[in-house]
Amino acid sequence: MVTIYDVAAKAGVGMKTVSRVLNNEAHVRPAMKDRVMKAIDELGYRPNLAARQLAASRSFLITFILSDVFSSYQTSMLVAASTECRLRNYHLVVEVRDQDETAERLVERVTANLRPDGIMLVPPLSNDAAIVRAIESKGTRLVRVASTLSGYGDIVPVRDTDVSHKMVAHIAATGKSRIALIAPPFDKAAASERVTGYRSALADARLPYRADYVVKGDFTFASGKAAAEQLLALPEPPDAIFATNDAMALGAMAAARQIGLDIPRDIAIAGFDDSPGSRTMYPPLTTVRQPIPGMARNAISVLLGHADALEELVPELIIRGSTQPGAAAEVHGEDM
Amino acid sequence: MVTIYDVAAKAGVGMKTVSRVLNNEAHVRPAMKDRVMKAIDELGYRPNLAARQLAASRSFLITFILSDVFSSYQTSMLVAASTECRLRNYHLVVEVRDQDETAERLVERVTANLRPDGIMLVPPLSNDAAIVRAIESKGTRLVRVASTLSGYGDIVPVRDTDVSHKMVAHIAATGKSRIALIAPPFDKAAASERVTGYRSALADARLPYRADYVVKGDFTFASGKAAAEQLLALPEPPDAIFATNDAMALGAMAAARQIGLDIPRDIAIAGFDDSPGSRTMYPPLTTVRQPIPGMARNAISVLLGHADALEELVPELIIRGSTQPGAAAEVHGEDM
DNA sequence: CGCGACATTGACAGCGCTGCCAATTGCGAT
DNA sequence: ATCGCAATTGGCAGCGCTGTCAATGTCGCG
Repeated sequence: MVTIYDVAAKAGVGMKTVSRVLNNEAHVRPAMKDRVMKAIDELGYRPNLAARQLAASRSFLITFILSDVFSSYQTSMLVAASTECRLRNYHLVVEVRDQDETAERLVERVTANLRPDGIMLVPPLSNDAAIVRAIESKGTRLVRVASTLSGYGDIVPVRDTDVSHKMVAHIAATGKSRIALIAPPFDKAAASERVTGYRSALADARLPYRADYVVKGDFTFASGKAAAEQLLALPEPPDAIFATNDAMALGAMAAARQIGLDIPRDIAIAGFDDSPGSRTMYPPLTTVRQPIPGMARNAISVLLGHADALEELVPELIIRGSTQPGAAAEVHGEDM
Repeated sequence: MVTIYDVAAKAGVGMKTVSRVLNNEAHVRPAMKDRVMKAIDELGYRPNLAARQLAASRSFLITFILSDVFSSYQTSMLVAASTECRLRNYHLVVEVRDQDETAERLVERVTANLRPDGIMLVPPLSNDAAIVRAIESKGTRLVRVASTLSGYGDIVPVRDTDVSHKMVAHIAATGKSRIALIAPPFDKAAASERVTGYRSALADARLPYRADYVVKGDFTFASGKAAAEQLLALPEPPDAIFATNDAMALGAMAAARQIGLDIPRDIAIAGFDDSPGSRTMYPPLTTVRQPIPGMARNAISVLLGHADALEELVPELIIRGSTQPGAAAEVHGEDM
């Protein structure tokens, strides 16, 4: 294996100078830098991470903690964050929270083993106070993509109010007037923004807010199905359902289909997240696409202190066949 | 940060003895071992990975390369493999192949950075000859969960013939007689086993094999939809479709639904993989569940040389509403 | 009871790199 | 041209651990 000494010898410079070039430090004349670069190139030299970690007592690692590998929201973040890390000569490592693992044990495991320089958390873990506290107690740097703005760590805020408003406005514009909501559980603060947007859009469209049109779910398919069944059993059932995530929207679709309703004619259904499953339905699901890659890039930038040039982030309405008959045709199914 | 010296001092032993205990080496008297353990415990000592890596010139890392974070097949493997690694005091790190990244570049990146002691590959990457060759040229150990048995690396075989046979037999048993197949592309050897099972089951059920009932797909939703459209346009359309993965099965469902067919009355549809999406349909999809956690555990065992006690693996038919009307009721929707 | 063989323990030199500090160099201002 | 200061470069120790080898103990056996 070629080491930093080999490079130094080949370039005819001191070993320390090579180190400077590697770390992009100041005080290296361009000519020297080029010579070193050339030697690195010709030798195919790759610095030994373990040695750097040991000497610099930092790991060049960011840990991304995932609560659910099947969540497209989380995995999309992961991919974008990983790419961003690589650009900055860092490495993203992934840890998955075991079901029934306590916050303390999780954080202990994650910080004690690879000793990351920072941790990145996304919903729902980013809103979990116990985990955030545990990380704080370890003193590890943290960035959270979250709607809970208080607590330890830097924050990349998630703001759903506007887009939620737009979605409900879109549904109203298709001629529906009895728009129900499958809301998130109260303790998920994240989602309350989605509720706020729903209410304000109803007001704007001069539609009444009806308490019986709001049913809570817990972000699972099953809860969405149950909620929709409850809504559809109402004396005056809704003619549209806005679910605050895609899994629940799919549950609602299943419930509607089961009693023979046509989507979107009898009932329009919309979700939130633009999960892969939302495209592989018939009809495909109208949903909200968050600027996930940008959020992830921003999070890594914040964590690594390159806080300049953060991206502007704008969520997007994805209108498909579940709310608008014509839209179905334009959708191309992609991978699951 | 507490080091190995602190532990040695506290236990009143030589530093090297602590090292022996940590590495579970022979030649340590039980009494001594206990004393060291106690000191480790009291001090909350955690060995410094970077230092171990540097000194031992191995990384205690296994890299799992993912081609698609949305593939439940791959992510399920990942979780199981990660757990197994942890049990053996190893760490699983995840790398995602960028789209349009060459095999060489991918392997270079993966081996040069974290320098894993081994790499684990699952389909479809495990059947990619270029990647396997690139890994071989780096000399990194490799284990593949694959149906391609030749080439570099240890293999954990995937055998789909039997379960594919069972699936077709099941469909035939429900009274369907015109069973079509959405096959994998020819170059995916993995799937030819699924085709073999299909043909032998037809023979057993004394049903004719019809070439026009076999259409190729490429494992995507879109290709499944297109294939089903082609099948359903036949003069004598099939009354059942067995798709060789779930994404294509969902595509087929969408196609059938679009022309107003009832599933499973007019047409039964079955998939392969038991993806999360297969449960969040109405009706839920009959599919095949592979013993993924066991396969992943076996792979890690092989890689780490604990080849004793490999698990016996048996795939399972998951019968749901898309082939059997009654079955729909028993299905509980889970997370997406 | 004594000797050799083996089990047990410890000392010490690095692994490849970065941080600190000293040596050298370059350059503008006298 | 000369001096002073800052920019550049290099040397060296050591990060925390494992591998090697030497120094002890320990035990069986004659």
